Amino acid sequence: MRATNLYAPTLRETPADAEVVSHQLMLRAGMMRKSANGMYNFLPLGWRTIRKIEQIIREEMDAAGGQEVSMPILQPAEYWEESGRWAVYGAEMMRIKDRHGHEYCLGPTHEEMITALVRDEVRSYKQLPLLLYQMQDKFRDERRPRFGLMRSREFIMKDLYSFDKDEEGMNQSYKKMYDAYTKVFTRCGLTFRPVEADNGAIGGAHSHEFTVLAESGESLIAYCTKCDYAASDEKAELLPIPSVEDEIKPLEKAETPNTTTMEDVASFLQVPIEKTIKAVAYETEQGQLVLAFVRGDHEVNEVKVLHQAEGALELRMASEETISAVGGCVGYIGPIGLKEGTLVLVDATVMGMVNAVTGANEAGYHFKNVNPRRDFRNVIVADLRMVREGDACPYCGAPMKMTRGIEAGQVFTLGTKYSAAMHATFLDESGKEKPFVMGCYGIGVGRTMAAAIEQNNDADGIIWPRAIAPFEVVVVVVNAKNEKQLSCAEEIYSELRKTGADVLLDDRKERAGVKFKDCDLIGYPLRITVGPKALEEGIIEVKVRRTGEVFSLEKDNWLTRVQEILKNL
RNA sequence: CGGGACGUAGCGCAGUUUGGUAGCGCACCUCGCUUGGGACGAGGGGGUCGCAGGUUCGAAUCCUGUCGUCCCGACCA
Repeated sequence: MRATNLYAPTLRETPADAEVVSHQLMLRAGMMRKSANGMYNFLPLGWRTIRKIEQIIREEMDAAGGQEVSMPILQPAEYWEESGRWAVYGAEMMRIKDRHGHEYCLGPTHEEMITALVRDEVRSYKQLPLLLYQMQDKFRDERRPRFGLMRSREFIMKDLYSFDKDEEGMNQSYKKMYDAYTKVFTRCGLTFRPVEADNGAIGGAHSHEFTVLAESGESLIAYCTKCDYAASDEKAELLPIPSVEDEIKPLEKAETPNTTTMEDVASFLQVPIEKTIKAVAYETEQGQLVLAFVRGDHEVNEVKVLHQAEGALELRMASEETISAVGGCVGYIGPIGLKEGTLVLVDATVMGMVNAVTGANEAGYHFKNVNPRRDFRNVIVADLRMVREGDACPYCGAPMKMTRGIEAGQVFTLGTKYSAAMHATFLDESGKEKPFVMGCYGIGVGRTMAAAIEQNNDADGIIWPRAIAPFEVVVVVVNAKNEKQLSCAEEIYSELRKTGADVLLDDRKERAGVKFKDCDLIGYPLRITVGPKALEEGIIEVKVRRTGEVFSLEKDNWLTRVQEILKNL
């Protein structure tokens, strides 16, 4: 490809509405343009990178036994009604009606579609395992699309679905995908971590997120400084923190006027905040009250609370009426003296506390010397708190650290959630009808591209990992009006092409500085400069974008040397 | 959905307070000159000032509504 034929409109200035560096650089480097909120056009350079990432994914999916298919984006509501998600999915799903009034959605994911496809086709265990995938635009009407490709409303996703005859098979498929994902992100040149994750609304038992480490990421992960435990913040398991032993004192009611935060209470009663127990009141979508108690200085993990509230789909802050209905008092809620049958969840750390302070369910009063083991009745004890830096690893006890990242992929086991609901069955060895045991596995292609830029850039622009660069080599003619330079560059260009290298010839009649700036901005890993210097001295001048290293190569072996240098990028 | 900010040429911005008929830099087109890190000179094209009402002799500017965009939060496979 020649730059004179390439549509790559670079911008000298950063568009004002781009916040994160990947978004800014993709716009400036002429890789994409916004069409509307959360929707983007890919220009030739950007699309080349997208296709390279897709190809890497394709190769690894195929190597793991996957087969590529293509399903419609438009999905009939009936499938979603079978799975029960038509009602549950909410405003995030783009829904449309056809001229006859039939309802459809623009696929936010394809569990229903693929389950329907496979149930009509696969009858025997002999046809399993079956791993089908596609590359396709997905639609999610995000409340707040942002950060360019990191969170958009239409985005390209590789989604693979596994069908097995039993759990063991599913776990094998899961392992295959886990390994394939590791290969994909490694080949893309990314620094990432697979972390244990919550399955969320999609259901199932196990899940890992593949998190590309980046400060601009929206995900928070916790990882052990000693062993290899790593988990998303909402998933991270925590062991109860033992309390300091103390003589158990009798329960006492104390007047604590105008103290609605735990800090107020602790300073008023002159006890450390670690001696207090705070309440967070939620209610489910059906209006059922859920009270969660954690230590005063801890944060409640809503995902963990939701898991304890059986059958609930979502939580919101409880209304004052809901709280008073069970004998609670806003600002002074405590587990003691609530109406029988109230769902009271207590964090495991709280349960071990000694002589603590908690609300007395009466305005202006708290209990002192609360000893949960002695004083709490009918409570559910669970791990409810949110991880924070320095917490002990649940496996080896070493301190954990927190870091930010971009969730580029996620793998889930689904079990029979969809196959059972949609009656997708096969006959096993004994002729018995069984639901498929499924898994699903997604990679955000555009998000992977954005993550790569977040991780690889400097003040001059993008520094592409070679595997996903729009072109891996650029040959720059310093003065394209100089025939000698141009023909020398063309020769180098065609020699490189013969080796199968992915090369761009920058033959634009611009000043050298303009071309150099563009090359740095776009981020080609390797640049070959053809100018008077190189011509006179008879050398091939090569510059590495990432390190700035310059090589002066001899005419007789330059091609081999370029290939060597490329190999290490 | 709550809070905040902003919509003026492809991009970045000034002009709005105090109403008088739109400007700067970059980019673009032509010519000249220049060619190893975003040159220079001359000439030129491009904007119903987001949209719709209203006030006024007159609105980018004041008023009302509306749409869009961005940030923070909530939310999120």
